[in-house]
Amino acid sequence: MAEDKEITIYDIARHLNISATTVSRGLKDHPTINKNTRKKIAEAARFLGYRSNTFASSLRSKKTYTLGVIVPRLNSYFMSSVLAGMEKAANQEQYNLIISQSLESTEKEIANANTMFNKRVDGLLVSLSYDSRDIDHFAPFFKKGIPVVFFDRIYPNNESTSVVIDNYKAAYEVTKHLIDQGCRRIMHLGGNRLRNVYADRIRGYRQALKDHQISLDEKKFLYISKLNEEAGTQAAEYILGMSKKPDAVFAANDTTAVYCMIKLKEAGIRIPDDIAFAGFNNDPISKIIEPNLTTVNYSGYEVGQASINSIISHLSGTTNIRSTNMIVLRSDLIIRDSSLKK
Amino acid sequence: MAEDKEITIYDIARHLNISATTVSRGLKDHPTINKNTRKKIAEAARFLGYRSNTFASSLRSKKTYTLGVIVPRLNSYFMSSVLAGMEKAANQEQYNLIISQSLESTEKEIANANTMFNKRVDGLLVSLSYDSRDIDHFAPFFKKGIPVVFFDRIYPNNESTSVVIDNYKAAYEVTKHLIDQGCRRIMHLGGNRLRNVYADRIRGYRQALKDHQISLDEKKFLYISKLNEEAGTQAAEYILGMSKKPDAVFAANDTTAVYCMIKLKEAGIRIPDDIAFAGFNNDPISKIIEPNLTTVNYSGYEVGQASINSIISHLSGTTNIRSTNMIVLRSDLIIRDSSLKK
DNA sequence: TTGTAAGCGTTATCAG
DNA sequence: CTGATAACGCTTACAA
Repeated sequence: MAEDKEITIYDIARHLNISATTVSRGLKDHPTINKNTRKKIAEAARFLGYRSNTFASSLRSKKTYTLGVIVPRLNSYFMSSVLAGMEKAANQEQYNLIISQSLESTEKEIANANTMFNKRVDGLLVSLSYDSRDIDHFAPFFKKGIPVVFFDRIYPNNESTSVVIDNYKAAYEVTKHLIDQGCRRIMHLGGNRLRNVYADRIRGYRQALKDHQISLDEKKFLYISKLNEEAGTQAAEYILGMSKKPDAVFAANDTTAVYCMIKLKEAGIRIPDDIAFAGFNNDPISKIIEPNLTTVNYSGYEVGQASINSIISHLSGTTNIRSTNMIVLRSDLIIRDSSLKK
Repeated sequence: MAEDKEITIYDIARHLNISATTVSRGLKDHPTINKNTRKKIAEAARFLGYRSNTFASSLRSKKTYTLGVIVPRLNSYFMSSVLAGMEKAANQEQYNLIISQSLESTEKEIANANTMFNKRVDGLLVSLSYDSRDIDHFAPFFKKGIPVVFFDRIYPNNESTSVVIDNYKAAYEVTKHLIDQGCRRIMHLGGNRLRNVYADRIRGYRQALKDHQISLDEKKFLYISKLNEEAGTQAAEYILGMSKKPDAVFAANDTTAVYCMIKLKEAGIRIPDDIAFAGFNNDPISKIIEPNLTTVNYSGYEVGQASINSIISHLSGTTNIRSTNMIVLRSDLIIRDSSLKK
């Protein structure tokens, strides 16, 4: 078991016949410490096997160098890319990440927020669950001045920064691309309008149609779902049951698009000839499905990095979180065979 | 800003005219506290807006209720499933997760281990980077009696528990299945033998061939790579250059299998007729590629849960980590069209 | 450039 | 069942 006692700065101090204060300062490269003593301290620390005690430090300094992250699910391609980017950026600045998932449940999101609050994270990063209706559960953070950054699934407000892409514009471009390919009966497989990402994609889709004088019955051509595998399959069944079928489908994510395509292909529908397809996210599966899926590329990795950089620069006083309200990252339409009516 | 002062157990004590000790006990449902006072304490805590200070608590009790996780990469389907399972299980037991990635670099793995050590995690969960040659960097944990659990990419040793599947058996079954389909020239796309997962799959592949009196030139039929997209494509090019081609390919992961298939299909090779295919992991892409890929299903989610449960039960003294040396989870061969020579 | 001393908010120990 | 008191290991005024 743990035979050897923990070494503290006092042990180092005693060893060198100096004060603990000097050791504390020396260890964190305080400017007013003599170069020589600093070196001696570092050596003694190594020699004695010292490791700093973050609790004692946090208790005193009220800084934890820990950031909380709440995401709907960890295991999607997009989200794991975000987290990878976050971990990278945080690690570079000596911050650690406590990660939790809401599993798309508002209740669990609230519980997680409370845990993070109690764990006294220096900052919080959140992508909202599918149907959270407000952000009251983050009020304690706002009240205490703990920075909160929303990313991807955000909630418009003035207390925090949001990191997003221009979902409206991206969706507009996808829809316009389909129109340019000669499609006129374009269906949209969308998500819950409570979430900006899906609401904005719907808006972009609508506006593109409108700008090209295309009017469609939204009751038939706007299909809202959970955007998972089953939803894709169900959408396909819905389409197969339509008397007058769409000539294009634009799905709000790649998973839905791909599973819809698979089902339609089974039924003999030719893609893109009968129905052109476009998705969103540039998930790995979009490059595997045949024909390859036209989609919107948007780097989760960069979303993660930008979110962390924003919150850390706020914490170090470089920027004020209330001044930068929104960080918009670039996204690109990637045209592949699923939408090319040659 | 943070106007209101933090409430401490002393504030509660003063409020109720009792001692802080009693408050501390009452808050954590200590058995010797009167039911009534306990209720009063809980009420006062809520009323005053108390939140516990984990640092002060950790400082004193030397327990952090935090577990460290080091993985090669966050953003693979398998690993994000593992993390999802871990988060779920840890959260249930009031533990938090600090997650970091080694990015397949031994150096970074060492740095991460040190950080975790300094952060004084109660336990550590590790999946080794691609080419880490030893586990000396975890020695401080062993020495201090901090439990370490290895999962998936493990390192045989007596100081910790390992959570795995039977890679040997799974690979044996895959190979045998291909043999049963009439394949005789079976190629294996494997990974670095330093990692048990890949070494064991190679062993299983070899043994199955041997048991069926098939002898192949390993210089030609065993292709070791990093098992990523490029490696899959390169393997295909290698195969296309072979004078006598294999009639089956068994890849140590689905990514490699799928990208190899794509390239071969482009070159006119028919799958499974010319070359049958099998992968490993049951990644989502295995269900998208045409023909669907035969693979080994093995639940990352369960690996994550089992790892956490093991380490927590050790921490709570239920089990001793040295007694359970290995936890083997089930895996299943999933046969799909890519290997069925009808 | 270094030191003294107080205190961060809890829990362990001992006592009643 | 409850309380007094002393740590836990660090940081930070203030002093020298």
